[in-house]
Amino acid sequence: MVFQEERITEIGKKLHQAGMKLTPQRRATVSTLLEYQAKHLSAEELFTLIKQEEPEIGLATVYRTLDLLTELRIADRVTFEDGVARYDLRCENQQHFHHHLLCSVCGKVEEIHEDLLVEVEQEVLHKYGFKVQDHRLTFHGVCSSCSENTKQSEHGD
Amino acid sequence: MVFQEERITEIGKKLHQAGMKLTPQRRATVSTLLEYQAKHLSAEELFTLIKQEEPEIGLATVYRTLDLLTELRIADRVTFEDGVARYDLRCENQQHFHHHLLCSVCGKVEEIHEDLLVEVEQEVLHKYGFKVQDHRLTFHGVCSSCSENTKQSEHGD
DNA sequence: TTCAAAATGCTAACTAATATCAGGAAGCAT
DNA sequence: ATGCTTCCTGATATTAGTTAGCATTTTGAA
Repeated sequence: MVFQEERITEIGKKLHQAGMKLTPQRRATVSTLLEYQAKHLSAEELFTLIKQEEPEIGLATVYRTLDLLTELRIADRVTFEDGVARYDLRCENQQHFHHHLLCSVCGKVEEIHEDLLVEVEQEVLHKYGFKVQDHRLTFHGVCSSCSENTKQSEHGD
Repeated sequence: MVFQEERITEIGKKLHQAGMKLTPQRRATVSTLLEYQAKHLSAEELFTLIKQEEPEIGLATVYRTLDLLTELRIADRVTFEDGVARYDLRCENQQHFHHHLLCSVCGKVEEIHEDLLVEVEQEVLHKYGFKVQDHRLTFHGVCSSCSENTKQSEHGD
């Protein structure tokens, strides 16, 4: 929890650098993002959670804050196939957005924090002249535990 | 155009295998997808275009057909940051969805049809036990022509 | 031709996200 | 303190993309 406070103060500084304030509403939003880090929560889901800490907050403010954090690259917005925007705090000193593994059997979303695309992005620059600043990479497939289960039930047959 | 007919007939077979019919509406949808291949059109954009061929078609039918084609893996749905679903016909015999380059300066969307992720997917299988079936990869950055322009205006200063 | 299943068109409903706008708080010079 | 400006907020209306419901039509097999 101490780390949280440090992290929030640090984010507050970034806001001030951009000429903005760390209001109680924004503090509560960041704090909730920290608490549910890497859970890929939607704005509405976050809204419900943030209300527990800051009951007076309005939905629009949550949207505005998330936009703000995304612009300042403090948070990342990602949209999966359902078309709903989800938000994660960007890990400290992380250059790129992390990757996701989406299991088509159980629906679970895993994360990969190592950057698998360093070489691929070199290739993209050389072949297509495209300067990559960021990426979105999601794999669709079957997670380890679901493949285990499939194997077992095959043995059962 | 002959190729188109062949392709449509082939898709018709796939539908029949799944116990479904190639109705005039579905034919027109597929035909329009073929015509505007890899243009990442939204359902509403497609609806407008399809109407030229099949004026009586309803928007809901277009949505239903696109869902159907996506389920049968004849088409691919992709959602960029605006949250709007866009559709491309999957190229024949193409195992994986193609990649996208999204220019943050001019907003252009380029495509990469070669599969850059073969090795990465091997890695994902070995390290995380995740069996990749498909992927979504979008790079955000600056396209070649926009970097050219930037260079030139820097010289101009 | 008859009949059931599948597919369609229309429209209402739903949902995520944005815009609007009147008020409120913070910062700063006076 | 006082006024002034700028930024921020909450409530609400609005928009846009998508889905659901339902009566009607089409299709293909018996």
